[in-house]
Amino acid sequence: MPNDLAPAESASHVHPLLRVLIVEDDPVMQLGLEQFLDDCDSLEVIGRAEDGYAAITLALELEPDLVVMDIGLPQLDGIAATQQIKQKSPDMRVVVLTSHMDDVEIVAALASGADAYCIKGASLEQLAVAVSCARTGAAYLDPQIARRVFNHLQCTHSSAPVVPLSPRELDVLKLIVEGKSNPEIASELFLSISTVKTHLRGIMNKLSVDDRVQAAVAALRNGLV
Amino acid sequence: MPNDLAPAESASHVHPLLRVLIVEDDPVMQLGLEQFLDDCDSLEVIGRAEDGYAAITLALELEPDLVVMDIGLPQLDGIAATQQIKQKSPDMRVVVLTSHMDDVEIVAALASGADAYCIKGASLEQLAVAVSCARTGAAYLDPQIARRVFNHLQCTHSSAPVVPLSPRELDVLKLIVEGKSNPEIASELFLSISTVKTHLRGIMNKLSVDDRVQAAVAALRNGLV
DNA sequence: TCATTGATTGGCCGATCGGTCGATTTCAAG
DNA sequence: CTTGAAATCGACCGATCGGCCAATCAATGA
Repeated sequence: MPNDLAPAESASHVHPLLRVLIVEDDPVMQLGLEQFLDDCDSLEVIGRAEDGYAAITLALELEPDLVVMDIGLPQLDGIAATQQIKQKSPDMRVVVLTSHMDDVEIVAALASGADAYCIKGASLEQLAVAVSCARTGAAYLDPQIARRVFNHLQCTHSSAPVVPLSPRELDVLKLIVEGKSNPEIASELFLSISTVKTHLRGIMNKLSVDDRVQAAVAALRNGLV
Repeated sequence: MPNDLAPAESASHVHPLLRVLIVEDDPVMQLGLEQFLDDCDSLEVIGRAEDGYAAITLALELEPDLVVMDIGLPQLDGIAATQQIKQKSPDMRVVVLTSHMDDVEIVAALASGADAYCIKGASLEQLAVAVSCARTGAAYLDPQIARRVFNHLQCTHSSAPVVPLSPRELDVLKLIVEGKSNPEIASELFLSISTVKTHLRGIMNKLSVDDRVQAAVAALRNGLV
């Protein structure tokens, strides 16, 4: 029986109830959330907040295991609230629930420490799955945004140097990206300015660019740094 | 509706059985996976593959709803296989299951189109949750890597312009990032070179940098482009 | 109304840059 | 041993850059 391979935590029955704090300014939405979450037999709603400041206060006071956080909140928005909560209680999980789908807001939310990102209007089943993920520390991203988030990742993706720069050229390139001038690079690498220029020429040739600015941009975009 | 958070069962009544293809070169691991997955009453294992090429062939032939994909495969690795499968069948879900935790590999896997990323050695319950996420198109990231992935996001993170550049300055900055020289920028924006230089000075002041290279780098790093 | 801000332009000058020649040394591979 | 790539240096020159000065005009808001 393969299910015995599953270590310690064999799901919701072993754990005590997951204590949940709901942060939502819309009364109707808040009621609906509470109804749904309270119906789940593995968790209990222990508090509600209508704005960001109340959320932080309540989170520190009640110490819930998980916070369901709206983003569009009066006074202090959900992203800032998440940031502060996560800073003070890193192990407290935060499920962000919002109707906004801007890339910037999504990224900001995830960078602020949110564990899951759900879209309002999606099925309640998905919210339940998101909570399941978050409770273990795993990340959940709504189907509508998952691809978009991962596309934002490609900027870092590299590892396979498209252009084979020599080690020394890489040294120079790094300093160029740091904004150093040729004389500065020369003194930092204990080279003459002429040598730096030679390497720079090699870099620009291999990268097929015309100046150091494009070289720096190419270096960043291709993750050569 | 039943609000059981245990994900493996939650969808079983509404959806037909989820047809799963297992790709794993280790025979023991493959057997264990099949045992566990087949035990879940909401899905059935319809095929197995031991290498990347077989995975692609079988995926196109059997048209499973979901593929559980190992990364370390002989001949063609799981990332390349995922990429090809996703290219031909975008709606086919892929759960990546591996023991590697390099950032580059994780990012590569997600960029290749994987819907979920699980770490071998984690509980089977987590795999079940990952499958639940992936089946709806949502993303799942193992707790051990979730934070790391989102930290990679910060490169793009901006939204709240740390530095408020004027619209015109942004125009100039964009062209600088494209490697344009001042004269080129001037003619492209129908400005005089002097104006471009003025804006550039403003940009460099606001970004607290000393030259156009650092301005370009700052623009990329802060996502002002 | 007056002040501020942003966009616009001009000139001057020294420093730096990028291109184009050249050169030597070392080290590893053929 | 010879070839080649990489790294190291030099000189020249025109173009560009960046800092500093000052100015006009429109729109926005106090």
